[in-house]
Order: sequence, then C-alpha cells, then structure tokens
Amino acid sequence: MRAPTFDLTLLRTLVAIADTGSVTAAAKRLAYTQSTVSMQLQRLETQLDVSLHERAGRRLRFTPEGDRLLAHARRLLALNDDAWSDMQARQITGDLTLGIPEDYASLLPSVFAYFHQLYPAVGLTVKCGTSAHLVEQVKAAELDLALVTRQRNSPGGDVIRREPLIWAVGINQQPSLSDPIPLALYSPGADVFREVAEQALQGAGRDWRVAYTSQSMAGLAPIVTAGLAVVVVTRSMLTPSLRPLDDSSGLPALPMIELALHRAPHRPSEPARRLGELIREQLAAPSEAL
Amino acid sequence: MRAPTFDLTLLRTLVAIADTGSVTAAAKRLAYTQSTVSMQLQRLETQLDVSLHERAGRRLRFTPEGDRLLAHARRLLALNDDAWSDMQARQITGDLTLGIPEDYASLLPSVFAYFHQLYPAVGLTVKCGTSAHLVEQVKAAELDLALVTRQRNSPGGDVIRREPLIWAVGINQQPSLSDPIPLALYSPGADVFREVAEQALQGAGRDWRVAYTSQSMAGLAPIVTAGLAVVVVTRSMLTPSLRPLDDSSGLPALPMIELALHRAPHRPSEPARRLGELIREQLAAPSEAL
DNA sequence: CACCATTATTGATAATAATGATCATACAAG
DNA sequence: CTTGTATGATCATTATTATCAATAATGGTG
Repeated sequence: MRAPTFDLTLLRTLVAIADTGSVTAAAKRLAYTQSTVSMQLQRLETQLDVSLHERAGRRLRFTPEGDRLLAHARRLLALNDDAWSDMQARQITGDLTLGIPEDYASLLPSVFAYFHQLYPAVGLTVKCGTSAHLVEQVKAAELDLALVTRQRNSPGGDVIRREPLIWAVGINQQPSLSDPIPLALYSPGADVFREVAEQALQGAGRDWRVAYTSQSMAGLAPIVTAGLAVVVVTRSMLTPSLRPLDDSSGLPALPMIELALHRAPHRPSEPARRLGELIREQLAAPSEAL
Repeated sequence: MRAPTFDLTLLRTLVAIADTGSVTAAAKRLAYTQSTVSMQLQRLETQLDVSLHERAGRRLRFTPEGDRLLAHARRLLALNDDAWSDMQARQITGDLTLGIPEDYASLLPSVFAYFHQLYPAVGLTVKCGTSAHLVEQVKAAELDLALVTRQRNSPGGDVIRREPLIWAVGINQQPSLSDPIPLALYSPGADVFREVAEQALQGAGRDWRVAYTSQSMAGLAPIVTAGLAVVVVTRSMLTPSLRPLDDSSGLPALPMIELALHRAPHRPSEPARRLGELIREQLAAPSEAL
C-alpha cells in the first residue's frame, strides 16, 4: 500500500526509445546494453500493467498509452532536470567581477537578477569603464569577465551580438549638418564609437569637429538634446529624447558594431563560466526586433 | 556520465519527514523502518552532495537547500501522481448509464467531456427522465447512477448540492398574480417542483390552477415567455427569457431543493464510482455564487 | 545522574537491476 | 529459397543496493 512512483530512469529510456525509434539506438545513447533497455521497457509495462509498444515488422511503434506516458515522461524529466540543476547551482559559490561599458549598464539588470536567483551564493561585482580599459583589466586578470563594444571582426573575446550604429540628434532639434559636423563624443581614445564615426566621416570626405566630450553617454545627453551636436549610438541605446537620423540626413552610413565577451586569461572559475553563458543566452537576441 | 535523476521514492520520504517533522514518524507513515528513512535521507544528501537537514537539539530542521529541494519534491511528486493516476484511469473500461432530469442536461456537458478525457475507454450513456422515474430505474438497476431533484431531507441517495427554488415569469410579462395563480407545471405527479409549489401555495392559503403541463421545461418555456403562467425553477435553470420574482410579488417563499445522486443497489462498477465522484466534485459548488 | 525518546550505525539478508551470451524474427540481397 | 544483417527478446550470472533488526549514540527531561 505504498504510493506508486515512477522510476525516472525508466522514463528516461522511454524517451530515448521514442527519440531514436529503436531499442538498440536508445541503448547506445544511454550507454546501456541493448538487453537492459529492452528489460527497462518491459519493467515499465509490468509496473503499469499496460502495453506501451507494439511492433510493425521490425519497426517499433507506441500504443496510445505509450504516447500518453511519453508526454508525462517528458514533463517529469524536464522538472527533474530543472530541480537537479537548481540544487547544483545553489552549491556554486565564489566571487566574480564583471566589467561593462557604462552605457550598457541599463541592459543588464535583469540578467543580474536572474543570475542571483540561479546562483545565490555567488558574490557578483560589476565595474563600469570604457571598452578599451576593460579589455586591459581582463588581460591583467583584474576582471573575470568584460562585456565590451568593438569594431566588426576585431580579434579577442567571443561575439555576443552585433548591432547597427546610428547617428542621433535631440528629439526636437535640427542641428546643422554642414561641415564641420559638430560631434559629441566619449573621452578621446577610449571609445570605439568614436573611431567608427571618424573613420566613416573621413571615408566620406567630410569634415568634423569634436564639439563635446564626456566619459559616458549620460554626460553627453544634455548637449545632444539641446541640439548642439550629433552623437553616435546603437539602436538599443536610443532614449525618448534622441531622434535617429536616416540616410537622407546626408551623413555616411555607419558599420555594425560588435558586443563581445572577454574572459580572463586563466581558466575561468565556475561562476564566471555560468555568468558568461547566461549573458550569451540573454543577450543573444540578434539586435532585437525594431 | 548518465543524466542525474532523482529517486522519487527518496523525495517522498523527504516530504514525509517534512510533514511529520521527525524521522520515526515519517517511517511509521511510510511503513518503513526508522533506519531505512534515516538512510534514505542520507542517500539524498550524498547524491546531491548537500546537507539537507540539521539538528537543533532533538528537533529536526531543514537547511535552506533542504527547503528548496522540498519544494521541488512536492512539484515532482504531484506531477508523478497525476501521471500515474492518468495512466491507470485510461485502463478503466466498461459501460455506464446515467439518468438525469431533462432540465439538468444543460448543466452536465462539461462534466461528460471531462469524464471522457479521463476515462476514454468507458462508454457513457445518458438517459433523461423525471426524477421519480429515474429513482425507480436505479432501484431496478436499469441505471447505474441517477442525478435527481428532491425535497429537502428526503431519504435515499447522496446530496450533491442544495439550490433555492424561485418563481419565474416571462422576461417582459406581468401575469396576474391574483388567485387562482396560473401555474405551468411538469406532467402531474412526476415532478418535485410541482409538489413543492403546491405545498407552498397551500401553506399560504392561496388558490391556484394548473394552466399548462409538459414533460419538461422546454415544453413550458413558450407558455411562460408569453406571460400565460408562472413557473418554478432553480436559479441555475434561469434563462434570458425568464424573469425571477422576488418576495414583493406576494407569492410564498419556496424551500431549498436538493440535487441527489442515487446509485444502483449492487456494488457500483469502477466507472460508476469514478463518474459519481466527478459529478460530486464538479457540482459541489454551493448553489453557485450569484 | 539516570531515563526516555529519537536518530545514527552496523552487519546480515534479500531483492533487484545490469550484463553478456544466446536465441528468435524480420527484411533485403543474391 | 537461402544467406546475411540488424534488431529485439530471453536467460543465468554477477554485482549492487536497499531493507531489516539489533545496537550504539545523542540530547533532552525528571
């Protein structure tokens, strides 16, 4: 009179049989012998007192009851795997430092929250800085991970996603777009956006002047909103106070930019590995639908 | 390198330990020996490489990890039990005849659909008739189950729910409510509503005449809608073309009526048992919120 | 300090599942 | 029709493992 419980191991082989369509193939996949898989299937049928499969020639087919159990099995195993990895995840401890460009800080909070839920025992520190600076810190192992922007096909790190760069101005402004173009830029030398913009203008034979510089986008915002300069941003960085310029503006098209993840030279710690994977998963959206 | 799977048996004892708060109590509940439960708990901790419990004096407490696993365990076991009973349910076969008053046919279709989903191999036949007739048929074992209406506290069968009876007239009509009251009634002698109505009127010293009779509510509808008579219904039988009368109408208040389930005298078949339980569950709503 | 309830531990036994080998069947090719 | 190949079923053996009963250990209680 004990409550009947499924043996999840048996359900897993059932799923394998369904996936591969054959007992032998399932055995190979699960690293069992063929006879074991055969008997496991039998055992399931005995326990439930139902025939789950039938044989049409040498092809194996499931009965309606088999199909039904299969559906239950997938649900149960999914839940089992989630539970298991959750229990393992809570065991992962350590400290971890991630570097991101200041302007991307707004993109990550949900990722951080999710990460903390999955790995509550990991202490995560986030440091902001320019992409160039962050790369150096990663190389010096002062950071475990760094998410940076860079020009297309630059070396180093793994590309997380690519985004188009665009020109933008204040929402209600129509700044003069005659040479020299007034640019609002990040602090000199540190920023990829700046390089890209200057290369594009130079390629188009245009002239420009750096009207304002700042350490971050936040510092540039008032200048641009006031219509005093043009700025370069990605689509995901557009705010309500910015208006994107299209081709008709006469400014040269800007290339795509890459968001890349750099890892410290030493073998990554387990927390670092996990956060890296999470960032990849969460940000992998191909430059988000407009 | 095989995928890690929980042993649901162990999770079940974990839940038992949590519920009872003690290893020995859990052992008693699960019909294990105390040592078995103790070792099962240990086994879980070994497999996961986590300590799930700690001891505060002789009181047992779960660690945060233990609580978390407990949550997972409950979910998994719930799914397991559902899956298991579903697989068993599909095995139940047979034929089954249910009798219901014609007017309740509209209340049951969703129950029948659900029943067929749970027990697809059971052939269900539904026969309509008056309550009095259905009770006789059940006694004669011509029906396995019968859902009937009856006056309060009548003997026989199990009460499923109680509902208030009310007077109703056509939605736009104002029939004469002076004696004798024109009643629209089911065929004479067969219907509980009729008995109730006549008792109530007699008790109030009112006079009445049976203006129309029919085998079912459907037959009475046009008469009542036309404003030619007053009818007695339950709240759940009100249609858009009927208007309930309240106390201000001057008609006497009507008592509650009972919906009761009668079972054939022989031991009920498994399908009959199941359908009976399902009807009880689904209709148990205490005369549905107004 | 002794006693009671509860839990952990140990060794013996029984149950059970995986294995490897063998047998049976179906299909395809010669 | 026969042979070859692939697949699944069956069986005895082996190894693992869970369960039990008995006992030791622990901590609270009178």
